[in-house]
Amino acid sequence: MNLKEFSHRIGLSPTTVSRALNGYPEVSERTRRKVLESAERLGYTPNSRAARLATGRAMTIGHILPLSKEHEMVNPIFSDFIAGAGEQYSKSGYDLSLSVVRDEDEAEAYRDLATRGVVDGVVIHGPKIEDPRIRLLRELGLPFVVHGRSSRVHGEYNWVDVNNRRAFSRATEFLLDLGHRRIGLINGLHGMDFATRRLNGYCDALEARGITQDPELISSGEMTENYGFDTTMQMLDSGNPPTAILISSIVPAMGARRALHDLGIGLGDEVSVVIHDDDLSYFRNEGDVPIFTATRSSVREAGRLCADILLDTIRGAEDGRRHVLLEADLTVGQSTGPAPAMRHLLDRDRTETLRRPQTLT
Amino acid sequence: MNLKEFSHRIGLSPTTVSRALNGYPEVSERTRRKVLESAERLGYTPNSRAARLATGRAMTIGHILPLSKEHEMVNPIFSDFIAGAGEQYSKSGYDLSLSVVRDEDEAEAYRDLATRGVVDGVVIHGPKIEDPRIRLLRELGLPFVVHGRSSRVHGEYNWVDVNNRRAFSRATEFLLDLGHRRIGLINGLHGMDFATRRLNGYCDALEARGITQDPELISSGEMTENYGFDTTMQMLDSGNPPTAILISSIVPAMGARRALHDLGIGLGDEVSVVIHDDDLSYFRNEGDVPIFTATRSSVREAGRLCADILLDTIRGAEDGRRHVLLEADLTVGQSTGPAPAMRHLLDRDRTETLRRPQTLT
DNA sequence: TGAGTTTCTCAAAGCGCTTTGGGTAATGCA
DNA sequence: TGCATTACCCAAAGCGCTTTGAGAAACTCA
Repeated sequence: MNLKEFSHRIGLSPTTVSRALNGYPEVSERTRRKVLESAERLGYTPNSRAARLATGRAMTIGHILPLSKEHEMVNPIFSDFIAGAGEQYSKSGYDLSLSVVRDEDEAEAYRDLATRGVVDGVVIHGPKIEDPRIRLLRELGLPFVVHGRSSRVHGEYNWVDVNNRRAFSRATEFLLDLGHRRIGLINGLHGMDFATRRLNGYCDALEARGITQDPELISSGEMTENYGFDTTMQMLDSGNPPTAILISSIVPAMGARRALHDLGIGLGDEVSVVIHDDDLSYFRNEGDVPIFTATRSSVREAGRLCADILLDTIRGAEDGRRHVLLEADLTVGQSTGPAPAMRHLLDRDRTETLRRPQTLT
Repeated sequence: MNLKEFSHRIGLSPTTVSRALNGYPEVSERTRRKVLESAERLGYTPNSRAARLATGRAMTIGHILPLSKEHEMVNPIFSDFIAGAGEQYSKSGYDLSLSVVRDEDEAEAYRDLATRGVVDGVVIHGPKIEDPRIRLLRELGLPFVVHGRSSRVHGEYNWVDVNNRRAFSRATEFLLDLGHRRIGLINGLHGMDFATRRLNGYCDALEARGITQDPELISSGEMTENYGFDTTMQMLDSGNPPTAILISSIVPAMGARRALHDLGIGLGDEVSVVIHDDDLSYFRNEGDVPIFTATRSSVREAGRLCADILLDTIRGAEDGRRHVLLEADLTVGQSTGPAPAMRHLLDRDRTETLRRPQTLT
């Protein structure tokens, strides 16, 4: 049923019905109620395709998910973010459009969304340093919000980010305070803005204590379980292994745990681990004392905040330059402990030592 | 720039331009080429909002993601599925609309998508036994495809499913052949169709060998890491623990591994584990010999297949009753081995035994 | 050369809604 | 009661595209 038929049936003009449905003040409360009721009863819902054309608004937010041939992966973080954002969109009557595109087509995809007029705004995921998408969207005049930030981009833009630098310098300091001197960093992909900030935080903390960083203890990569495993193995198999490791996500942390287990190294006593915990719904770092000592920041909450900011911007209430910096407090869990003092004495026959079965509770 | 202006600029009528762009035969190849070229050069792209109204097609596929208050979770499987499906949509010029709604609003959400005319079809995720959504969508006349199947729903419908029953009976048989007699099942949520089929497969295999199932060894739940951990702990802490466990996804399997580790029980020697592996991009069960013995079926591939079927249905090429049953072959990995023969002798002081540190390589 | 064909192009009518700019009925006030 | 407001309601004009039905142009062939 369309507006014409519906309005005819209830004995009103299309204009009045439309106004009633869209909350305009020119229609009496009594009429509005009657219209809403009839719509419910007769099952009339305005056709969005027509409304979108007429209003010039798409009532849709776009998200672009680029997949490269090399690492065809959907970040688990992405899903939780979407859940948070999607929740807000629904509340405001917006739809969410998700475009899965090849890496190299990403810019074109944004351009396409803009010119085809299918979205009113977009969310930029996984910003890199000096991310070109920000410039592009400014040119296109399409409202946007960045989940994260992009260093070396000048000018203001909407963003929601975790204080990655602070989180990682705090985590590093925490390990230093426990006596650790060789601290590894298993970070996100090189070039990602968040990874760089985390690296900086880590380096800052080391420097402040006069410790020179060892490139062998720093690694970047796609944050899979296997990446965590491989990197941990590698670090611990070296001549001078770390006594503590910082890990950028709970996913590679599970791989790290597997590696420690395979090597028979005790997590939390022989090797300490601190993770950044995005509070992913399927990987809760739970317990009275959480499993991992972690800096935590809910990515779902970030999704909600991004959505709110973007919707505000689109509605024109704000001038489009809003940001939120979330602090990720450190919570101590079971995965950290004082640096093993005797460690240094055993340097010679380390390999054998490490491979021995775990002997402590 | 709109069609009117664009066509005027290149000295053609809107009709001709539209036909050229949409591949109608009434326009010469020379003209078509010229139009495409000019569009590229002048940056003209038809406004989809208008096209959608004019054609009556939304050129969009809907996915609904229900979140309940209790378990506000986005399945990691969902993300990989979406990646696979989204890929196909892009290729065919379709958009993907994702609605995040509260559990209890799900039916309303489908109705809404249909009456608002914003999608041409939808994908049903996570079907339950006798899932009401199938009936609803038939009533609405909205094309759909089910990722999975729904038992006790009569009549045909499009679906893509894994042969869950066969996979789990095979996995169970494999463990039985290794001499295991007490086999646990850590399954998905009760009521989910796939979980029921897996349970049936498991029970079939046990029955065929004359083994009665023990309710204490069967568990259902949301497939989180913690669920895997808790359940494994519980099963192994009982008076009569299993020597092998079947786990419905790699995610709880990581929790199970953690539990085994915490208990000092060797995975693959003392307790065997077989998982169902959805081939999630961030949790690859990799290696020459995979970590887990597993029945594998790529959920991303399922996404692609669902998309293809749905798009075909929408285009009317098919009669809307297509299905694909994917076989999940068993690949032997490192997590399984013969049932420990001495196990039975130790029943008395099991707890102490189990809690002892791992002593074998 | 002219009729018959084929090839291309166009004007105009929707698609179903929103929204402008009147118009009419109801109300308030003197 | 009569006039000025106010409260409602309506007809009609888009939004930017697709698509029908028909006309003009180009070609073919006797």
